Amino acid sequence: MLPDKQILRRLQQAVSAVLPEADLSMVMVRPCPDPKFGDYQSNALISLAKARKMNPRQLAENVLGKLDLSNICEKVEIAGPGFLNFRLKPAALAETLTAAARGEHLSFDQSSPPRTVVLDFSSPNVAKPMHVGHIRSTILGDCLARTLRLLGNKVITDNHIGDWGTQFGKLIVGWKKHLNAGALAADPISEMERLYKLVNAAGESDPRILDEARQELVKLQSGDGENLKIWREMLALSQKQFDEIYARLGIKFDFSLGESFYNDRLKSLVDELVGKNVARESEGAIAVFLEDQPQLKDKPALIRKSDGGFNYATTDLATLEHRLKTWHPDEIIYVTDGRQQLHFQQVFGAFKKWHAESQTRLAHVWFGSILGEDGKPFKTRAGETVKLADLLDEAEERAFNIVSEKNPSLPEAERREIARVVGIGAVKYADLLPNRQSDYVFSWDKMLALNGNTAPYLLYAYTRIRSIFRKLEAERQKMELNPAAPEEISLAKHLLNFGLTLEAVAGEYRPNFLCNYLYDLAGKFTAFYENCPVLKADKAMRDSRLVLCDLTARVLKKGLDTLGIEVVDQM
RNA sequence: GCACCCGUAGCUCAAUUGGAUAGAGCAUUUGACUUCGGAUCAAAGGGUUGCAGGUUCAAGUCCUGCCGGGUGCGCCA
Repeated sequence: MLPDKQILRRLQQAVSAVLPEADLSMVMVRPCPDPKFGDYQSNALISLAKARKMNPRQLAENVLGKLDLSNICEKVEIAGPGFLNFRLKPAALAETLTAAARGEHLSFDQSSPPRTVVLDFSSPNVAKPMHVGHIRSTILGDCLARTLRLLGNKVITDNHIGDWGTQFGKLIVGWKKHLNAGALAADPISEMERLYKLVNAAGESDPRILDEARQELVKLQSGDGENLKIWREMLALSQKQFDEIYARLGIKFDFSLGESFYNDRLKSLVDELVGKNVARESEGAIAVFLEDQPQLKDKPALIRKSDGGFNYATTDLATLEHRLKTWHPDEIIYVTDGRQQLHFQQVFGAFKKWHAESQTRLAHVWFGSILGEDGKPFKTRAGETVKLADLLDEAEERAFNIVSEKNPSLPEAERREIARVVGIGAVKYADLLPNRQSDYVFSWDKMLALNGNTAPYLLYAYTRIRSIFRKLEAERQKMELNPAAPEEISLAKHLLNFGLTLEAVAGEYRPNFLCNYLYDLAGKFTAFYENCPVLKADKAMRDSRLVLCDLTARVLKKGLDTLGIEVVDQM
């Protein structure tokens, strides 16, 4: 068991010995903000004492009387208003990391008990290009899936593709009247996009075209053979595009159940909600009113339009029901743009009225927009949305130019491969680094910068470690870590916090915690690297430092992998 | 009008149940052994955390008001 967990467990036991009724979930242990205080701290006793009108320092004394950590910690100190400061004994640090070096752990534990989590993210639309608007959901969702899996949870990823909606009326009209087969073969997404825009524009001046589109939609939804065939072809062409993008991003989904999958359930679902008095007629539509929530008082969720058609909320409720029945998850996480907050409040609220007994946690993990350097929504120079494929191309191209400049002697194929990893990694890292709820300004230069908190910087730190092992000639004698220099100790202790960081990422759905942890790790490694020779050190010290290098590389690699970023041995 | 989010160094961003002296990078200034990879490192300056109150042992974080910006608000998804 990792030291922080041991401290936590025994501290909780000691607290419960002194205050048997105390809520132990409030008792937490975290890394100290400043190493001068110690390695770990707990401030739980301050609030526990305040709530009971006790003196916090006296309570701390009493708890310490029941707390024996002498096998792993120095004497526990009470500081300030009642902080407990824990400092690891060097032997405990060395022992834990030596076990890690033997492959027994990598500074994190599996969650207990494992939970089943459904993750809904990415959700592109059929017949449209994937654009920057999809990138955050896709990358954030994938990272959360990886994090939760790493911690031992059962994760089901489901891509809720937009494959069923009013846009297909216009698309089918365009397909039937204006399709350019050659263009479709060359670039199907652009051709479908062209058709949609064409019919959309025509519809603005000629209402008969809109009427035609509505009729084609009705035919499609009532199962017309020809329209279904066209729809299926559009689906297949789009799926091919999605697959290409996801392959480049290294992302896989367990399921891709689009909106159309739930079509057959929508009518009966609305009937059921009306029958159960969850929903009722209002101004010709059917709505679920959520009076019990003040913010939603005047914001009912519409589940059937006055023309009999169904809404986004209807499909989402059917989807929710399907996921619960099929996978029995402990939690369902939706990763979408922040503009959908109201929508998810409505869907979750409506669901609670429908299934008050459900224990499944519903989480809307939302994120801010990507802005251009002018502070407005990120667009191309021509003012169009930036296509994801173009963005990835440019990232790789820019990375290729940098690699070629820095390392002209490498064969081109190798430079291409490095550029792929660095370019894609840089895009992902730039997206995961900001607090997800902030809007952020997209900048190529910042993203591919060689220093600062960027993917290339982390990858560079990794390649330096790999380089040491390439140069290593003599046999390693001992797999044992004995950090002595301050830079070694600081690095070693930071390695232990990988697990706490992963738990924070999973708990708050914030990958940027992991980015910042890895950046600190790379920084601490570099400080070590500058001050502590490895290959030139004498034998015992060299072996110990090799262990430290190896563990750092493994945590860096695993951490980057959790962010969805590959590594390279040279760059 | 109502609701949600945001306002932190010149710029772009951090800050883990409220927790100890608000941290990075860029830019600026100064410095480093022809290096276990200089795509590096060390150091300096730069802050009344939009404003005003309040709660607390402790507030960038919570509450109230104000100012400024963004987003959403019944038949799009």
